[in-house]
Amino acid sequence: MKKLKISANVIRRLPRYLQYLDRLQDAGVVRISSGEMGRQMGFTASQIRQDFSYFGEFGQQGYGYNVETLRREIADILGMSRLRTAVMIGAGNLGHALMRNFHFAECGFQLTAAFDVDPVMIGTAVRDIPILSMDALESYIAANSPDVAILTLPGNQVETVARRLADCGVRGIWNFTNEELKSAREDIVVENVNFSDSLLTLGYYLANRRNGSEQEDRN
Amino acid sequence: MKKLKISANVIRRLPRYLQYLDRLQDAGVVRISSGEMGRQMGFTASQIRQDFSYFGEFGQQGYGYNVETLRREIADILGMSRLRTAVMIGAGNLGHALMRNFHFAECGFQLTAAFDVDPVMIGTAVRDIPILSMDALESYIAANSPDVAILTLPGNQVETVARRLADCGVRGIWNFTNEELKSAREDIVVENVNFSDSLLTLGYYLANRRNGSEQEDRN
DNA sequence: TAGATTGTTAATCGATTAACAATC
DNA sequence: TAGATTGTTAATCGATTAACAATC
Repeated sequence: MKKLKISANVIRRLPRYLQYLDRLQDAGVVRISSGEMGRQMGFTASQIRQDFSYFGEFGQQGYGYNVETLRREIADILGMSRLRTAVMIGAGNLGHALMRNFHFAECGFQLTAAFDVDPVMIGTAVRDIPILSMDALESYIAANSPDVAILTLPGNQVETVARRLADCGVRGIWNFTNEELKSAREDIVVENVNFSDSLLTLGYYLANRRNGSEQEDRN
Repeated sequence: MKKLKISANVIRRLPRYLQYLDRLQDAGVVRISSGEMGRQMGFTASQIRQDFSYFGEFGQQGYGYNVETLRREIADILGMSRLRTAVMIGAGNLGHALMRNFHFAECGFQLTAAFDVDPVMIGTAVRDIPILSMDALESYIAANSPDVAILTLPGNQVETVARRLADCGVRGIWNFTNEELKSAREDIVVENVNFSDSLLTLGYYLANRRNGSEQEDRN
């Protein structure tokens, strides 16, 4: 059970382990070995055991892992045991899509409010999430101290908004604008969902299709 | 100028190079060195030159790179010189968000149609993109052979739809459902945009904040 | 020409995989 | 007990960085 210096590669596999274990649990599976997990997920058993070992000893020799325990441990590592709250900045189409369809609770978050500048929207609510005026941003955050802000607003306003959020103590930003967001102070965690990068990458593989039988996981 | 076996790490940096060069070009910058690029983008100069060298020799000793030329080369590598077409499966909130706000053309794609099962939507259009019935999917694809399909539909229908798409010859899938999509035949390129994975990752870093001064790029 | 910067080869660093003793 | 499978250490593989000759 070490600490510190766990690579981003490892961290990005954790959500996949979690979701895989969710499915096992739903299917009523009680125990799983790293070998079987590897086979099903397309990882090596070594990698799976190595990954887990950064965080603790969750298995048992000769038996494997208890699905429910392992799932809970990983959920815990991902911070899901505490409930964290989020606010959304920008309640346009993308914001609405997330409010209506995304299961925040399954990731351990509660979305408590959205903010927008459009007077038509302000005062309404989507799925119990009130849409408030951007003018109320600072006072709301001061009163409710949400953990993260979700940026679903037009890209040109990002820098300004990010600074406002940092100034009033938001700890994390989930950034859906296709903008860099370097301005964020370094004590803020930023996670980018960059549609452009993603589509451009797809475009590359489309144009440069591996023509041999080789294919598989480009991660 | 080698070929084949270019790692996914390299490929995923290409969109970032492209967008950085776009900005330089907009700013009227004519030449750039790998050193200056590295400083601004947070990469080493070595890495940048190494990355480019997989695809060709775009620079000139003692001078650096011509911004416009380099930009065009990278756009080319990403397949942007050909126009490719896309269809959208599922025209709900997320689909609408993409239709209204995402600049497909800037990634070298044209979105030509969306499909949905909702009779209220069928026959309407969003930004000139017609919304057609899912029943017309096969005939439309046969007639127009779009390169990629964008999956913005509820997750439970993904497997079936993916198979239909594969069967009528779609070459790539941009998958916005938080589902695995293993079913896709291996000759199809899949790019996942997984909101859950992304938020769970943010949740990890929030819970396990590096408390030393160390921070920076977790990529 | 002298200075700058490339493309590429070699060195280093880090991540994945294999091996195996410990043990349930 | 014998068989299975862990956690971990060592070996391998791959990606990043450094160094440098080539040359604009």
